Amino acid sequence: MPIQEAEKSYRPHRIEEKVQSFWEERDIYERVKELREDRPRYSFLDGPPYCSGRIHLGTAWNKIMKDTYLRFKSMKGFNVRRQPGWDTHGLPIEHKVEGLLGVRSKKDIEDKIGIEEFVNKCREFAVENKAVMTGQFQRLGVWMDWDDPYVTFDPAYMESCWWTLKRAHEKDLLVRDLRVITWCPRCETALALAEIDYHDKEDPSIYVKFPVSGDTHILVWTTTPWTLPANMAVAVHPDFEYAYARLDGETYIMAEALVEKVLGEEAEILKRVKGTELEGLTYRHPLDDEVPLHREIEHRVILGDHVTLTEGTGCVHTAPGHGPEDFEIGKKYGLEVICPVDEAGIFTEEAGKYSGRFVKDADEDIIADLRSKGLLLKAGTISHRYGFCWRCKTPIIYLATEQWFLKITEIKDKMLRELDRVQWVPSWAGESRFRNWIENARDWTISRQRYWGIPIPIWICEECDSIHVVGSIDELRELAVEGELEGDFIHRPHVDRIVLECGECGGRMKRTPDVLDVWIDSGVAGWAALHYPSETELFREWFPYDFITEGHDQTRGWFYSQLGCGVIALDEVPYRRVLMHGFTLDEEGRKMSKSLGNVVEPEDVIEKYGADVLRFYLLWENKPWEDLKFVWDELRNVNKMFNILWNVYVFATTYMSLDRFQPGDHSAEDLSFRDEDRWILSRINSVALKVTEAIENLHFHRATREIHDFIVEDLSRWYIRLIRSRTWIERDDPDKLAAYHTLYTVLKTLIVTLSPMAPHVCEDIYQNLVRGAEPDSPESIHMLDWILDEGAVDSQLEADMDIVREIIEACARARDTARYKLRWPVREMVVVSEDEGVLKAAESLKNVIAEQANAKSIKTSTEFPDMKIIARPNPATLGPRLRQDIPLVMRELEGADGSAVKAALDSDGEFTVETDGKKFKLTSEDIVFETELPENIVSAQFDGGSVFIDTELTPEIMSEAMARELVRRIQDMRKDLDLDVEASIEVSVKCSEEFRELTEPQREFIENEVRASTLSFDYSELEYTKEWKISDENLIISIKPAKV
RNA sequence: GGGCCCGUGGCUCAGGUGGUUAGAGCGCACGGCUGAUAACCGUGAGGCCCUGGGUUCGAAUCCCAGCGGGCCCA
Repeated sequence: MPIQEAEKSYRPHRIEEKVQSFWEERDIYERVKELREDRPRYSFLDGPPYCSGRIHLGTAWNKIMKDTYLRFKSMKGFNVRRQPGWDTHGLPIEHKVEGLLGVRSKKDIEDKIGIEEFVNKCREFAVENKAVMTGQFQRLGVWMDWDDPYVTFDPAYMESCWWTLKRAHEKDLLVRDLRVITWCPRCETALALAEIDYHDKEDPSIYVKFPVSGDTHILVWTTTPWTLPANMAVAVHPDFEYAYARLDGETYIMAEALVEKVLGEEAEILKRVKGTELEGLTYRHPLDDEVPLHREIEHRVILGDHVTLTEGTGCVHTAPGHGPEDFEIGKKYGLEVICPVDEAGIFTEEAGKYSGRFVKDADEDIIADLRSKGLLLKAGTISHRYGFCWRCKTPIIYLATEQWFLKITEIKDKMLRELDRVQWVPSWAGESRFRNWIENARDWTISRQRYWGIPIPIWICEECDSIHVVGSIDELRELAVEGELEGDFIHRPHVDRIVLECGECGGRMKRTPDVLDVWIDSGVAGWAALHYPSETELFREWFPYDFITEGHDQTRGWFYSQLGCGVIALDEVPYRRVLMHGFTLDEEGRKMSKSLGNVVEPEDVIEKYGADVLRFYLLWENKPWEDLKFVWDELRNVNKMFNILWNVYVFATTYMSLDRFQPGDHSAEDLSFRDEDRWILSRINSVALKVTEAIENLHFHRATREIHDFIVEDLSRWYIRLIRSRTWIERDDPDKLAAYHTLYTVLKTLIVTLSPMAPHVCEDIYQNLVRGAEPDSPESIHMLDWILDEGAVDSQLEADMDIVREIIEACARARDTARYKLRWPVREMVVVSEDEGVLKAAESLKNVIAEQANAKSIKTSTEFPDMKIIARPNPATLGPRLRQDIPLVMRELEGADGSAVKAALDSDGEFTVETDGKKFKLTSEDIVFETELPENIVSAQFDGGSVFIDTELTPEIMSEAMARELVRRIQDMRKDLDLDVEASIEVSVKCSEEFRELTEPQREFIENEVRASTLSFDYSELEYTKEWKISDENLIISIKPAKV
């Protein structure tokens, strides 16, 4: 089918719907894959979005960047792997499902729902969301293997994860240990550092007296009164000065530096000691009545370098059961670890009086008890940063528990070395930010006391305590002596019932009941998605990955978990290049959140502007690695660009279809190309080159801006304007065909260049324009190879055209100052410049200038030759000499021809004025020359020169001007009638005799311009009549469509 | 307290390796066009390029310090 005239306006929804169903019906995505199956591989790993709801703008941005880059890579001739992933396990889903089922605790889950049912619900929830989100991504036009994603609950995936744990065990990096870890009392599970969010929180701030003897106390500060029942010691810094400070009849031991701040100016310092001197000092636990177990324990002062003077008293309450540092120092001093708190954050029997209370609720009781015992110096509140569970937003607590750890601290150096193999965009993301995170990394708590997750594949012998880590499903089948091995038996609770036989003693081995931290799930994606090591071929082909990209939140998330897991399992980092991108924020730069009511859904944007505009906007707005403020107003600008692109396309197809243009019908040699044709071809290829580089560098904002400027500035505002008149030429004129040919080539290159970012509209244009013109071209634009013709680039021509555009703009300014319409031609325009380059440019593109300036002739010069020169007397020299005769000379000079005066001075060295019988000889010193524009000349400056335009209205000019005015009005009337561009009309005009005499000589021009079959100045009313006023002329025009 | 990022007209942003008079778009003011038209074009006003030092012939750009905002971690 030849090129069809395009729809008049850009309708993104229609286009996108049409294109997406075309892709689906014709299976285009799969066929693009097949097409490039044998090309060099380019491997990409999708960071799996979490299946807990609908996608948000940030997720959309993420996938759009991926899609743009991968479509580009594909068109550059790579066999691209782009399998999407889904993160499906873990607390976030469990938490949501708890809400759906109306349960609030693990007890409820186990007793009321049952683990099996709960796990099934979690799976269902993930599957449902996965389907919804898939649809959302597809609507954005994201091309991935949607029918073949990797899913973390897939047993084939999970067993790769087991294998990773087995590797860790083999390398002795997997340990079970009693440590103080972060804990969520609501979810009743351990949390990893990566699962903690920090927010400001109000907490008690109390100063407690720890009695030493008599009225002497150690003064201790804490914001967690509930940890006091676990206090075992007080830490002081060995090097600090400590004071015995006296206030209100009591003595306090505390850091001297903090005495005034805490006790005030009245405090009197009795004695100073070094921290070391306090070591071993014993005190009575302040709650030993309430928590009786402390009566049996000796509490004393210990030394610790972690003590600071920034806040508190320099005497640090130490509870090895509730603080990681306390735990470490406690180990050193052999302190007993007391942790009288259960999984739900409830005090146990050990906590005596407080037993049964939720720890945070016990704060008040403890404060009250201390106060009544006279052991509270002061109490207030403090607002500080505190950690919260990332899912349920409950403040975390620290508990000493037995957990499974990956010993990251032992592989940290290797991880840092591996980091050097990765290229980061921007470079600081890896070199500074990520490196810093790794340097501070601690051992990774990987066990979770939950249900919906990858079960930890560790079986422990009930008899001899030896452990076995299962690395695959087959291994489990082999070793199992009890339990079901049908269906999805590797999730809880089925897997819990599988019993192995101990290889050491033959005893029964039962699984450790925990599931894995969900961050491990995605951390192993690099090989689990390829089912390695069960299958090896895909792994050999695609591992490691050439590229990943995620938001900066993944520094501590997926970038990290992959690196850690990669080093453990395979001794290498699984990715080679990372783009760390930003977040999407609202207009004020705040995070989008439901509570703020500022969430913009991708659907909202698509509904208003379509997916292409959203895509282009997100890539265009700012640098990918910076946070993006979403501003609705900015979308209008992008939308405008698409409208302009569409209008250009409509323009092209309107004329091409009218003339049944087929680029293949004409060889380039037969056509007469103009400079502007060569120019736009040069431009589009320059643009394509820059876009190629920008995308390769992941500078999407540069790529999109380059294209934006090309479409708006070069193509629409300039090239189309330049060729407009050529498209009106009748028949197969080589000049017109050259314009068509050029426009076709430019549009084809343009849509290829734009297609990775805006695939729908480009595909749509391709289907009509390119497939119409070249029926043998591939079925989809994405089957085309990237287009770039560097040979077409002519930088000199581009630079020259830039100058010409400035000249034309100056011309418009000059005409504007004289209120001289562009429609009216001018006799001459002179381009004046001292810059040879400017003059050369103007000379070589004279035709372009003449047409756009609507000037009969164009001249170039280093100065404006017709400048009127005015000679004025110089009073400084003449005054003293001529005195009262000055006015005479002045009058004479004003009447004289300035250029004659100048000529005389130049040739004779003097100029003689004769008046009233007197003669005055004037030298060049006596005369000051000024220049003035001659009448009818207007001028304007541009960068590098000026233009001078002769606006004299000669009869010829008037004739043409009036003819053009007439034409414009007739065109207007044609439009009122909504006539087809090629329809002929009859025209009759009623006007004055003078107007007729002016315009009738232009009859041919007028008839041609308005497609009039007849033009009569003997007025008779036709079908459509309108009165007009041109300058002072009142006239009536009547038209009707001519008979065909 | 530490690490990192950001700070350019009223708003949103560009400004590889330091180099003329710092650019767009939106908004504002004025004008124009009407054979791409529920569009389009032009002109203008509006900038101590966060502050202060330094390096340099020359700094929005490099260095140091500070201020403000953000992210991450203690």
